[in-house]
Amino acid sequence: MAVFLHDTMSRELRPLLMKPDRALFGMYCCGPTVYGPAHIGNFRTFTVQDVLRRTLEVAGLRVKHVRNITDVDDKTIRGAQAAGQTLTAFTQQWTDKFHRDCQALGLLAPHVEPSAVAHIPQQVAMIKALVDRGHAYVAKDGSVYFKVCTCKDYGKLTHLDFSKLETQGTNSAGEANDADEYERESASDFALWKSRKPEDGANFWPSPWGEGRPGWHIECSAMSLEHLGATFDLHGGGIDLCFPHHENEIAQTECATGIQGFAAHWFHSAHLLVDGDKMSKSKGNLYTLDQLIAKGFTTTEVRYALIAGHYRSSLNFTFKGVEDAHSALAKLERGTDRLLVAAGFTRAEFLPPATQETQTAWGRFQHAWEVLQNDLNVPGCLGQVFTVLADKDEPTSAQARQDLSGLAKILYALGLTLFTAAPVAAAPAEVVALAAQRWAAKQAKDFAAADRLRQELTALGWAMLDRKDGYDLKPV
RNA sequence: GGCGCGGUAGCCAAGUGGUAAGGCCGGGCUCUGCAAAAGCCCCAUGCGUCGGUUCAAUUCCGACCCGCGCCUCCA
Repeated sequence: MAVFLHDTMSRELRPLLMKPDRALFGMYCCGPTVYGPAHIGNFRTFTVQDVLRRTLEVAGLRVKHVRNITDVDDKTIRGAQAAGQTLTAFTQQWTDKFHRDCQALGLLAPHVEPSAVAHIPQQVAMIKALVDRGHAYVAKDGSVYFKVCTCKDYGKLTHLDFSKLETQGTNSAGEANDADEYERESASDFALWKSRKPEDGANFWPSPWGEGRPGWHIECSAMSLEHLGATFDLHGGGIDLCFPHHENEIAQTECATGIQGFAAHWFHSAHLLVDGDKMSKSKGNLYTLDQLIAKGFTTTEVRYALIAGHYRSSLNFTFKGVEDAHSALAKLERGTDRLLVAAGFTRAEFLPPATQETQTAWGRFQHAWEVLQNDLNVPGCLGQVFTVLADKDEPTSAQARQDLSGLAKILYALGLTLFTAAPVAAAPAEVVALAAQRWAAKQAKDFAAADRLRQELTALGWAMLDRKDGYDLKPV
C-alpha cells in the first residue's frame, strides 16, 4: 500500500510513489518570510508538511525536502529599516528564531533551505528566459512583468477562468486593485522584477533591466528549479497560497523551461483558526510558540494540538485543545508503558525506527498505519492507536514487541516524542520537611496530623502523592 | 458574482449504502485512612433542514438554511 494524498489540482486522491527514473522524491514547501516570529498558524502548515515527510519516509520513500526562506520583500525591508539593521542581519535573526521554534516542535530540518537573497542570479536568469520567450515585458521604470495572457492554461491549479481578464481589475469589494503603482499592461500581470525605489535603501541588485529586486513568486520558481529540477513530485503550502502564488509559480516555471508538469502533486493545508476566528494582529489572537510555552504548554502538546485535526479542514486552536492534548499524550504514554512492560523493554529501549526500516512488524498498529496512509488522516490514526492501547487482551512478550515496532513508526511519522516531560523542579526544603513529617505521621496512624500537614503543603502549592512505599511531591 | 470548504454528542474530532472510531470533560465503581493516581464501566435511535433514490442513507442525488476560505503578494 502506498500513501494516498489529495491533490489540489486534480482534486483527487492519488498515490505518492517514487518515480522509476528518480533517486529522490522531490518535495518543495513554501517557507516563512522572516520578518518576525512565526505564529502557530504558520506552524500548523509546517507541522503538517513534516508529518507528510515523515510518513513518506516510513513508507519507504527517499524524500528530498526543500523549504525556502523568504528574506527579501516589502515586509523584511521595512522591518530591517525600522530596526536600524541591515537586511541580512535582520532576516538572519528571525531565521535563527524560526529554526529554534521548528526544532522545539520536532520538525525535521529540510534537506535544503535556500534563501531568496542567495538565489538572485537564478531568479534573474529565469526572468531573462521569460522575457526572451515573450512571456514577460519590461515596463518603463525597469520593472519586469509576467504577461499572463501568454500562458494559455493559467489558472489550472485553482480552476479559475481567466478568459475575462478585464474583471481582474477589481477585487471582491469592487474596488480598483491599485495597490501597487507599477505600470502593468493587464491587471492580472504580476511583477517578476521590481525596479529600485528610494525606500528600498541599500537592498537592490543589478539586472539586465537595471537595479532592483525580485518579485515574490519568482523566488520559489527559481529555487525549486535549482534544487529539484523543472519538474518534481510535490509542492506544498498553506491553502491561501493557491492563488496567486502557486498559480504564478506554475506559469513562471513552465513558461521559462518550456516543460509542462511543474509539480506532480499539490498539497495544501487548511488554516488554523483561534477561538473560531481567523488569526489577525488586530484581533490580538496571533499566538507565537513562545507565548504558548509561557502559558505552561509543552511543545509536544502544541504539536499534538496542531495535528489533531485533518489537514484539509480548518482547525480551531484553543487553550482547551492544548489541555486536551496534554491528557491525551499522558494516556498515550501510559499505554506505551504497559506495552513496554509486556515486552520486557525499558523506556530507553523505545527508540524511533531507523528510516527505510519498512519491513519490520506493525503488530496491532497495522490498521492505524493504513489509516494514516489514507490522505494523512492523523485524527483517524490516533483514534486507532488509542483503540489498540485500550485492548484488554494482554499481549505476549513477542506480540508486544511487534506492537512496539509499529507504534514507534507511527509516533515517528506523527513526530510525537514520548517521555520527554522535564523532571519536576525539586521542592524547597520547607516543603520536603513538611512532607517527611506528614509521612511519619501517616505511618504512625496520626491521620489528623497527616491531614493538617497535607493542607499546609497544599497552601504552599505542593501536592503529596502517596504510594505504597513512599510518596512524590508535585507542584499543583 | 466566480471557485472551493464545512455543519457528527458538553467541547474537539474520524468514518461508513446496512445501522455512529477516538480524545477531552462529566458520571458510576474498584483500589486507597484522606487526597491523588491508576484500572473498569457509562455517556449521540443520532450525524444542519426538507425532499428524492434504495430492501436499507448520517453516508448517494436535489433544494434550502447556517458558518468559513480565496478571488493579486496572508501558512
